[in-house]
Amino acid sequence: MGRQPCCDKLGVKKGPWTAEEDKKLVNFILSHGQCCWRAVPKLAGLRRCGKSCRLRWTNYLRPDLKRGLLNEDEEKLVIDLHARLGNRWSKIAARLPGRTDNEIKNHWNTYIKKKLIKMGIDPVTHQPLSKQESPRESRVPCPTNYDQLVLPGICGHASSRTDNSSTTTPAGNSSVDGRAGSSEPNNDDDPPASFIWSDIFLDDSSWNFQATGEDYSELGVSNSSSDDSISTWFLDCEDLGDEFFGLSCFSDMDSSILDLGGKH
DNA sequence: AAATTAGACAACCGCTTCTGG
DNA sequence: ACCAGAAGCGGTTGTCTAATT
Repeated sequence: MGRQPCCDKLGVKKGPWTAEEDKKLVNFILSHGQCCWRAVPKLAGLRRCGKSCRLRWTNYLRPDLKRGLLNEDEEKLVIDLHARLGNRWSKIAARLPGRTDNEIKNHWNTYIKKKLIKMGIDPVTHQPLSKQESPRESRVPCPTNYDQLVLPGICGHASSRTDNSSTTTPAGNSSVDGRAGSSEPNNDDDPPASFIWSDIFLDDSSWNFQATGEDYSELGVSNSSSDDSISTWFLDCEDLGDEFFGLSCFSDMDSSILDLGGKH
């Protein structure tokens, strides 16, 4: 087909984003909303491809992102949803407010997957590994009692680096690992994000909304991530639109602040 | 103390899906 | 109905940091 690349490769910067770039992107979206990602880099004065900008925004700069490791409920929910949906990370992420598909995917690949294998559960089929030998049973999802997964030490995130971080990690840990133990959006643990949001958003009166203030209480769910009802509730809401928990939060905001404008 | 290894996560790539003409 | 462009998605890779040797 000879489809055009998403951006001309010449002069397009790759690799980690700098605080300056973040700032530019955030400033741009702040004043123009999300529209036409392809045009964003040019208009925002960034030497990045539009895709990269979108990814950076959705995975890192979005104000409604929860930072920190997945808590027990979220993890159980991810496993359960994975059993139902497979590797459809965006669908799974849509059920976890403040979480991104990338984040969930990474967490799955680096942590949950290993944990399931260790427990003798096939992370793909969610069946006991020993059963795999027998002729293919229909892939009935999620027969396993995943309550086992939240045994002490498991959801303490038992990776070699983080399992004890909730108790032993010194304050001022790195932005990444310092997230341990917090399910609250907390950019304090995240120097770049903290810088950006404090510098731009918090001082900018036009950005006048509660970044994480989506209130689902009227829908019967608490914002508290430790609320036991949360996973049940989400599972009951499987048929909600995919945008329900995603960026749609912006569309509910004052359109004068964030004029999403739909698709160009 | 330096080198090596492993884990975690950010970011990229390429394919698929969606949307408007 | 078809096509092209744009966005979205999932797999993979790269980079950074902490732990270990």
